[in-house]
Amino acid sequence: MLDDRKLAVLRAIVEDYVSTNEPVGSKNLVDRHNLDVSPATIRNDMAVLEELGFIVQPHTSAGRIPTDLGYRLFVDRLSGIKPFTSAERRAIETFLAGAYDLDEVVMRTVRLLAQLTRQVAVVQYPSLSRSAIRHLELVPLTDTRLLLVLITDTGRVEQRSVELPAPAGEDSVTHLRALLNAYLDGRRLTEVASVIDELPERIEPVERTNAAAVFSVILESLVERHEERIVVAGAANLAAADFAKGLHDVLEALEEQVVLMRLLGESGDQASVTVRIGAENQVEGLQSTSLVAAGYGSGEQALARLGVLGPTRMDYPTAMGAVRAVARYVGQILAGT
Amino acid sequence: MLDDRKLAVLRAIVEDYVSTNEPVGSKNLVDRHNLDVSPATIRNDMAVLEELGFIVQPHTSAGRIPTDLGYRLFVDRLSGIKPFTSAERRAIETFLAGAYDLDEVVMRTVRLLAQLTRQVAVVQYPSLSRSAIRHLELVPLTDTRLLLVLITDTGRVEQRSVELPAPAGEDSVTHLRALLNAYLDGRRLTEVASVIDELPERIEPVERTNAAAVFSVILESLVERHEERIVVAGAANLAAADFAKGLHDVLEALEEQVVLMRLLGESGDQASVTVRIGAENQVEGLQSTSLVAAGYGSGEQALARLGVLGPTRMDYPTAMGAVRAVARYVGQILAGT
DNA sequence: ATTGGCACTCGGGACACCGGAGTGCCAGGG
DNA sequence: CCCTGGCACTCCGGTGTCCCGAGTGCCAAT
Repeated sequence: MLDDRKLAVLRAIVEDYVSTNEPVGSKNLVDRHNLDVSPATIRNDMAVLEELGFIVQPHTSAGRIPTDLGYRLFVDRLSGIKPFTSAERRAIETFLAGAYDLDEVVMRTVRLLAQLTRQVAVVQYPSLSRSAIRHLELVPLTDTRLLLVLITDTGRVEQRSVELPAPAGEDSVTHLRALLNAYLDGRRLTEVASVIDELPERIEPVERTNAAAVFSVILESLVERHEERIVVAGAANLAAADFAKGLHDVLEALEEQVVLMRLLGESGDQASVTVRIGAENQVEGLQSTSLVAAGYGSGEQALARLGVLGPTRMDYPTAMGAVRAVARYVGQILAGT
Repeated sequence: MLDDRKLAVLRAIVEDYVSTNEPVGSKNLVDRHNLDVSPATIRNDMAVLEELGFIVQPHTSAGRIPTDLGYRLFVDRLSGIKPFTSAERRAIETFLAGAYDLDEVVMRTVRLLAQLTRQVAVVQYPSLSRSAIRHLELVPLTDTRLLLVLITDTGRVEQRSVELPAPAGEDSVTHLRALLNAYLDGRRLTEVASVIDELPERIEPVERTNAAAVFSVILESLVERHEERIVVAGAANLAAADFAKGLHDVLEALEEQVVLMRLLGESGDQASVTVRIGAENQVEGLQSTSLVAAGYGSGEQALARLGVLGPTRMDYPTAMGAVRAVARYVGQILAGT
């Protein structure tokens, strides 16, 4: 039913349509690619492909364009991931190497990705919950107010202010700080909750109410959406492509952290490159866009995800190559930090 | 030359054009506003206004639309700032009140402003250089690496990592930390440089190379563009308006921190609301947009600026009202932190 | 100074026309 | 059995024409 030639035809249609943005017809197809058959034959194949839902014609007597399903087949079976040349790799490496602080790494990454693919790039901050505490710091602001700074081994810094129920002296803060660091340094964030549960016993009763306030803020910061920050770049690239639902919706979706989280969440959990095409994205407003994403992390396990978002009519092999390459290097940089 | 009626005509043209987005003609003008003269009279007035460069007709025998100069006159002399109702004020207040941490305040502010005006909102982080150091913290990461955390009295936290030329022990770090806080806490950031200059004398020679590394990072973080971060929201609102140069350029400009800085910088330094219209913005790509901006701050002096950006065809009175109101409340919130 | 009248201009929508690209189908040939 | 050339058909999109309406500038009259 789907012999080799039909697959070749589908591949050719996708490639041509991506590069020209115009429905592709049988004549052009045989010219541009060296298929050794006549247009009529191709037409028969195309009829079958249409029957199966891989391509459609926008109107009678026009060329064909791929459907979401067509792109899906293309990505799954017809195209590889375009590898990067060593020159390109070096460029990535040097571009990212300049940055040490985490914010800087993320910022550069997202810009790089946007520039490489000429699409919108999205990068999720390394997830708190999979990393460990490197250090906790308490800084008195007033006598009933502390600034809590939480530093993770991925270089992330969270800051929260804590209202104390009672005034606390310098030494009581010092004591609490020492205690926290003694028990929490090096702990995975997932373990923190249970450790904190046992701490009150170690504290003199008179200090407990204040300590409790600090504890609850720590716990809050673990579950909060702060851990799920996502950065976006390259929105200008959307202006080129024209969208069915108007790009208003797309731009709107891009500003909603929650929506982006869901989008990246939907795209699987593997470290390898995954692709979600068109309506496969349940996220409203992004149903005529595709997402190419991958996990990245300092070790073997993924800390977070990054990817590019563009019209379904998108150069998947190149995008996948870029995403994979960037994810790898970011992982390396992070591991070295 | 510019009698009252001509000014009234200009005002009417601006108002109508802003609300309809279509060139406005003499007939419609007398209908909608109750000018007690005939269309012919208005036509004469319009001819004069065109002569003076306040309005133009897109093509012969079409209505008139305001020029940048026309909007300028409108803003300067013909329109007030639309005050907010007390209900609206309360809404702003409660929306902003929920946030304590600085990031949160800025984030909410920019979203609020975008929503109120249905334009793009830009908010600059409170400038470091005008605030003072509340606390410095040094956290050992490895024995040749420190994390420097700098906390200002505006609630801002800067983090940088420091590479040490030589391994440093726990106590040497503690000592340095104490020294830094003793001499720097409470200092305006502008004073820091000179204070640091004198510090090496207080340090034992063997520690000086390490201390110097820390010092240079502190100084760096003062001059760096970090202090100039700008947040943007509401880009989706641009999709509605159509731009001469295509919105690609506008979106691109919005992603360039540097460009935005220049834009806000151009817009004067006063705390009060200022407006830059169309080509008055030298920034490339934003010459068909207008900026309504104001300074905000915790005390009497402005710490930074915020504003909204939209097409020159924009509801200035409302935008100015929103910017002024939001700037005020942000100032209050910040003062209370 | 204002007004009504009048001739003029021009953009843009409605309509028809046509060419070109593309299709489906069919009958004949390897 | 699959491929191919041929043919009739469809329909999009660009082009040209026409016309209407909104708007203008000017002028003479009040």
